[in-house]
Amino acid sequence: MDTARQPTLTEVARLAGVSVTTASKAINRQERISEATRKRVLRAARRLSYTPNLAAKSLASGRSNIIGVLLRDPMVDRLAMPMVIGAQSVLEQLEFSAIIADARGVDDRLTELGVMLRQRGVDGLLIVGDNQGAISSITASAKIPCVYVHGPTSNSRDVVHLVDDFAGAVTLVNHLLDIGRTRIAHVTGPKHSPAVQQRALGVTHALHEHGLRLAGRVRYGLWSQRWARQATREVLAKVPNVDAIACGSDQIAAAALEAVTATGRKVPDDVAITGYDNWTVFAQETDPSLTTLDMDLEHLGAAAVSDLFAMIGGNRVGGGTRHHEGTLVIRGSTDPRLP
Amino acid sequence: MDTARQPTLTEVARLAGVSVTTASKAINRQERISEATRKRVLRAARRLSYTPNLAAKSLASGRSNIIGVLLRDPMVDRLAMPMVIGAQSVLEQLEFSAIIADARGVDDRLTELGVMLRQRGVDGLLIVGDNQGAISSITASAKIPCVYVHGPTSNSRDVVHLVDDFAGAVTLVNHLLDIGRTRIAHVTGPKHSPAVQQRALGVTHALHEHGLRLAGRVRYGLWSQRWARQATREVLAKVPNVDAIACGSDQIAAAALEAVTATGRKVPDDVAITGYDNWTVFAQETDPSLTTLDMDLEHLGAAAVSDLFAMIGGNRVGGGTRHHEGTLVIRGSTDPRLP
DNA sequence: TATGGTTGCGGAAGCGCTTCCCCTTATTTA
DNA sequence: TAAATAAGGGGAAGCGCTTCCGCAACCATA
Repeated sequence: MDTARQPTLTEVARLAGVSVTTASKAINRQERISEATRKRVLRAARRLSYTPNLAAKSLASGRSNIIGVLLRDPMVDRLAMPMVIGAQSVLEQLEFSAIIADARGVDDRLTELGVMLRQRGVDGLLIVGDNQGAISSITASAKIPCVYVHGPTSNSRDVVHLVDDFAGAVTLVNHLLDIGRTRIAHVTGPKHSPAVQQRALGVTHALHEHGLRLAGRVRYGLWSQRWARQATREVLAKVPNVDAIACGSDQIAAAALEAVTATGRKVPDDVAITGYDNWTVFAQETDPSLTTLDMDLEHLGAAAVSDLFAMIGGNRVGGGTRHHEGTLVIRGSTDPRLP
Repeated sequence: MDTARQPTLTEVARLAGVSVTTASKAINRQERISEATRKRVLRAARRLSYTPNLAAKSLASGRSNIIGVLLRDPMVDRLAMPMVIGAQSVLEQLEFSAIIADARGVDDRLTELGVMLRQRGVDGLLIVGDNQGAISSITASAKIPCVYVHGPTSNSRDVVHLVDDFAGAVTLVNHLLDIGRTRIAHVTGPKHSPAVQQRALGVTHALHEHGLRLAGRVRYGLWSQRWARQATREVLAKVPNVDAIACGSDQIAAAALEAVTATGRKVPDDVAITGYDNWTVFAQETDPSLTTLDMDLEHLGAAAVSDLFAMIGGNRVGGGTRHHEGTLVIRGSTDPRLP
């Protein structure tokens, strides 16, 4: 707690018997320094347990090695955390840090925070959406490299990384078809959610590809077990011979599984069930546990940050959207041999 | 993306027709500046949409207005996010930012990150534990003010903010007693978890206070619905006339409620159920929804950061642990009039 | 031996800001 | 009216670092 003053580069230089300039070069770059002096400087630095003053460094060099991470609404979107963690893992390797700020769902705050972070001298911005709809693009106002994740933006030239919900749904349905199911229903979240829409499109598309149709209509509703139980009961009533339910999320799938089991049907033998998200507290806790799609959010965050670095480094990064396919995770709700 | 150079204080000063010194004073402090000049400077600043270069400011003043937030293991602990958000709300008011880093559960990383953040010039450190046990104290190695949250530390002189699990459990049990329950069982998480231990102690303590004993032994287990269903069945078999189950978490309570209902018993009429956490996806989704204890994590994070600021400001803050009581949230699982 | 290129190093400027301290002018007090 | 005080403003130093550029010593080439 006693803020013992840190040793400065000047002191290191003095101890090593060189100029500050030389010390700086020795520590940072390889440029025109003999191995001998570099060793000497580094040894001195170690002896003083020198650590550079990053604020000064940033001021002098014009680069801070800090990026800003803007969360649109971390309370709403539990998915933000995994992406941030994925981003951090890349940051760490490159000796970058992240200042994190959240906008609590307010778009204007996002812009403000972007400006605030630029004042802080961040080298770039990673904007994490909440998958509830478009993010208003702050690229223009921020005036530093921006990469968006988990939400489309209002500017088509932005660099955006998204999960490919359409492809994910196709993958799941194909898996259901592979195990011989043909009467497939779809119970999912609120219709206004882009993710929900894409998944629904994926489901119907995959079925059409195989000359099939959805069993009943798409059941849009809420991200809620309570609602899902109800919806599933309706599906079972309307289409008693349904042999699979593709659910819009693990939360819904967990409730669906409960509702299906409650009617005496066996999962997966009578009715196979798939979720979406690989959200452990649901996917691993049902009995049997859920076949689902893992969105590889950490990977998504990492990929986005990599793009951001390229931009910070001055490389031209093509604008536009990159879609990331997730990974199918097969468990007992579709494969009787698994738990 | 075109990094348009930011206007500097010098330019503002020139436009306002004053010296840089005066401009600085006008913008930052009230010290010995006439209202007229201050207005003039501020107007100039606004016209140029001046924003201070915080790196330079920090270098010159020795304070960065940034704190470091160290997460011990954000993947394990979903509770970290609310605390961080609570902290952010205070930070924002004080015009501070937070650099966030996570240690992925490794104590040594925590120390390293502490050092790294000091290099970055952070003014203080908020260390967020994962409630899985003690955090190794980094106060000594960090050499800047440190406040810990959600986990005790190895150094009793550290400033630590904790949820009072004991008091929370007492509150819940008292509520059960209030509604006339006397045969109360306790199904909870892993015994090695400090939170679990404290809650169990609270439960038995509250019962003793009223001359009662727990119905059966404490059922320690896992944070898992699957396990909780099983445990609840056992409880019902061993103590068929049990009239309340205090659960160690909402996750467990959700499964307990399911298991109780499956036996034909009514909740809350036959068996009242309480959870812990007020974790929406469980507490609000059972039928009826769960009476539970909200730990006010945002408030906890905010309180911790307030202490940190006091320390940064040079105020003496007494070391030791502060316990935060949560808030009882009554819902249908104990009160038949509620959903 | 003269010429040019290379290598290793340091002096000095400057990044944008705060702060110490001194100077001027206006205001009060004796 | 002179002297003491307060108030407003600016000059200059300095925070710790990077980087531009100049200088000396060394090497290779013809």
